[in-house]
Amino acid sequence: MAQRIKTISCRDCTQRDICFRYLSRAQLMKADEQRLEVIYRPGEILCKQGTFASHIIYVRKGLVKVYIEGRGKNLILAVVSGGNLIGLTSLFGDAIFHYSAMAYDHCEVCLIDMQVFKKFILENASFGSAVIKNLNENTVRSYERIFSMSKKKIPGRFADLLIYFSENIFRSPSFALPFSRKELSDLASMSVESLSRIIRTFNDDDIISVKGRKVHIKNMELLRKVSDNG
Amino acid sequence: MAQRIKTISCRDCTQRDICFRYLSRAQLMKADEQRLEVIYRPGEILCKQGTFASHIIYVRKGLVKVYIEGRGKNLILAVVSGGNLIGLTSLFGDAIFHYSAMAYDHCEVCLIDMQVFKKFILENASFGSAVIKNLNENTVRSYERIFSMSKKKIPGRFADLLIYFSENIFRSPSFALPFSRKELSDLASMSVESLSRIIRTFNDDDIISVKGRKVHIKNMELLRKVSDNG
DNA sequence: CGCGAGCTTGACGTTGTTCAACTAGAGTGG
DNA sequence: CCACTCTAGTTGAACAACGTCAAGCTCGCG
Repeated sequence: MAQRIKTISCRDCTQRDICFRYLSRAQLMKADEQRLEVIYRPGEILCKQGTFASHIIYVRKGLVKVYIEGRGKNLILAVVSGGNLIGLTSLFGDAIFHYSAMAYDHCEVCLIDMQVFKKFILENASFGSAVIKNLNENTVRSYERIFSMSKKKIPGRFADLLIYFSENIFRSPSFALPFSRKELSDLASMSVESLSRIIRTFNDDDIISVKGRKVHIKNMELLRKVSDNG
Repeated sequence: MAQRIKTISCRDCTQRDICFRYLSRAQLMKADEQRLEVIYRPGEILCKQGTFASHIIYVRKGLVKVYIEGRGKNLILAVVSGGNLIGLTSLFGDAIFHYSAMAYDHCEVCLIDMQVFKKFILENASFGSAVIKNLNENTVRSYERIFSMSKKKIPGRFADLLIYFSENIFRSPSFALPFSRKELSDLASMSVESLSRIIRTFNDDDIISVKGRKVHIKNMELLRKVSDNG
């Protein structure tokens, strides 16, 4: 699982986009020095809810499911793609992971020690504000999620999910989902059967075309209208 | 609405508990100097979604509804009580309020200029980390909310709401809600009629006793069980 | 005393879940 | 190469949960 080989240095990392670009040269070197580069295969656990959060996980490549495990029922909080951080919510409170994370596909991540990460924030206010910005973006997304979940019916929720995939994860009207119908139905908070039915309906209405796990959005305007109407 | 009278100075404020205690003496003086002390009456708007977020709102006293306005349907994000901040999500992204806030009852708040607040974060890393901690607590609460909304049925959702009030807002098994059935039903994401019915059921099962807006939790154990079972 | 807003109650319709049967495709062993 | 099995996915029907509609109730206030 873990490989103690470093393919590239932080200095040359093209993914250094969120907050890391605010690090000083010295800090970046420090990050590079202590970080662990790890590759996960599909289905492997990146972090487990309830364990000690000793590090921040930087997802460089791949797709990760972040989810809460609650008595029998799991809630998928987010699908995280390359260029994002996992574990920020454990930063200054109890240093416990509040969720689990699992690789959907081949994932390349960097593990950064929590204490070092904290130190960066305390030393470097620009870095800190970038972290806050990142947290806030996630919060706003959570709010949209709560809205979608609590106010919208199945068509609206599924439309929201498709739009989210298309705009935030795959950045294309066509994409191949790396997960099963069960996962998809969990994400949209519905039963697998209801998912099947809504896919068929959207298909019949020429909003999307679905073949297995491949999705193509044919009519984004209409999809947005469905999302708006709930 | 706004009164340019300062009743006390920040230095003597007993509510100075979240992040403000990390401010240096000079910073606290600066905060005191530029802040506005405002009193809101029930129903008055503290901030309006979509407007420029020129300040952070510190709720010193009272109860505030934070909500998102979306095409016809409003979503209540949180009920905020004394000692909390509103507007943090607008800190380092677009400086626009992502939600509206309304006073439920008599509220005393302080308005702190956004630029000054940002400056505190950049100057004072302890203050910044306290802000991050506060953000994270809100995020974790949002996650619990998403779970409740998307995985639980009406009894579970109502139980969650009662537990939240009892533990986080009123800190007592007995409390007088400052809002109508309509507001309550919005909070628990159900119709007013369903709310009426679930109140009656809980009453009949001796879990709670409700008279008008006064609530008394008679059997917390059972309430928790209902929450757990969804 | 009567009006009206907020709340409750019952009847009914809609939405979505559950259950069960069926289908398609992938892997296995003869 | 074909039968067999297994799993993921689809489909239909019954059922439960919940919202909507309409009527009735309660209580504060003019």
